[in-house]
Amino acid sequence: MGKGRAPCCDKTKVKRGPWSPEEDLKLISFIQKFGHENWRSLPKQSGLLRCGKSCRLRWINYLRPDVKRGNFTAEEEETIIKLHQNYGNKWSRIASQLPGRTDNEIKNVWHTRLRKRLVQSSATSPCSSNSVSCGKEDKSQAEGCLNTKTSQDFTTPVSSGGSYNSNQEDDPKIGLLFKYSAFNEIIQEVDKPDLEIPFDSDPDIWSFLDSSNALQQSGANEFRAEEESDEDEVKKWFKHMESELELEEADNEHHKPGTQESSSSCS
DNA sequence: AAAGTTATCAACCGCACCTGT
DNA sequence: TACAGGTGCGGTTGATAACTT
Repeated sequence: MGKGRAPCCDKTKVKRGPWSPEEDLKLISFIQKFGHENWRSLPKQSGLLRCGKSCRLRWINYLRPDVKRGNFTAEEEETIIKLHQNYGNKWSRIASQLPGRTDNEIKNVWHTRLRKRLVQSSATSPCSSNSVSCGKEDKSQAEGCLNTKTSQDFTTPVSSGGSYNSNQEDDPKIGLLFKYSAFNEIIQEVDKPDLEIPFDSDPDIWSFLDSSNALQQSGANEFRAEEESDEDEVKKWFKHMESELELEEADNEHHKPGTQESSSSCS
């Protein structure tokens, strides 16, 4: 090897930016089948043109079945504030005390809401000694705390879908795929006693269930009934979805780990 | 209705730590 | 013991939704 540390992947050859539903499905399916013992080799094996770190992040922060989505409760926010006083910016430490919440999510909530709230509440005692920083980022804070949009602070309508913010809604097929994949996730995990099933976290799923009996019959129920079955069923499911979505990817082989000679350079 | 501003969140980056050789 | 690779963590950024003027 040359001097210094090799980069984790060739950034010119991996896809970046928001994940597509197809990529999510690939990742979910792969992990359900084979787990994620090696993130670095996972993209190549699963046929994803992504960096292993990106796959890990996507799984941990979004696709993992026990991720609780939706607004933070007042109790959770209070917990975060208290834990932050104890641990500081140890987000993973804080996240470990909040089941279903990720460090990234907690970090975001802290920066976007809780810190401002604390600044506001301590406005009478400027730059008091609590954990709220009065540091460099106070440029926006100074304005923000004077002009906080309280109407948004605790009632922000989260688009519970995730990162397909725009096209998920625009493209019914994509939205459907995503919702079904989320549903499928839950179904797949129902028998795992340790996992908290986020039934209350994504209302879209329930409206989806209500409104898409046809899909349930052709896909979900069938899949559910045979959830214990093996990868043949998963392949069947992929084929079904691909034809349903007219995706018909040329990379059917991608679903077979080890057979993919992907150009992914995350290795 | 349009333009500008702010808030939110997913994702990326780089560093540190851990582990195996 | 030193080194290299894999993983996790925290900071930061960019896109876009939501809101205001």
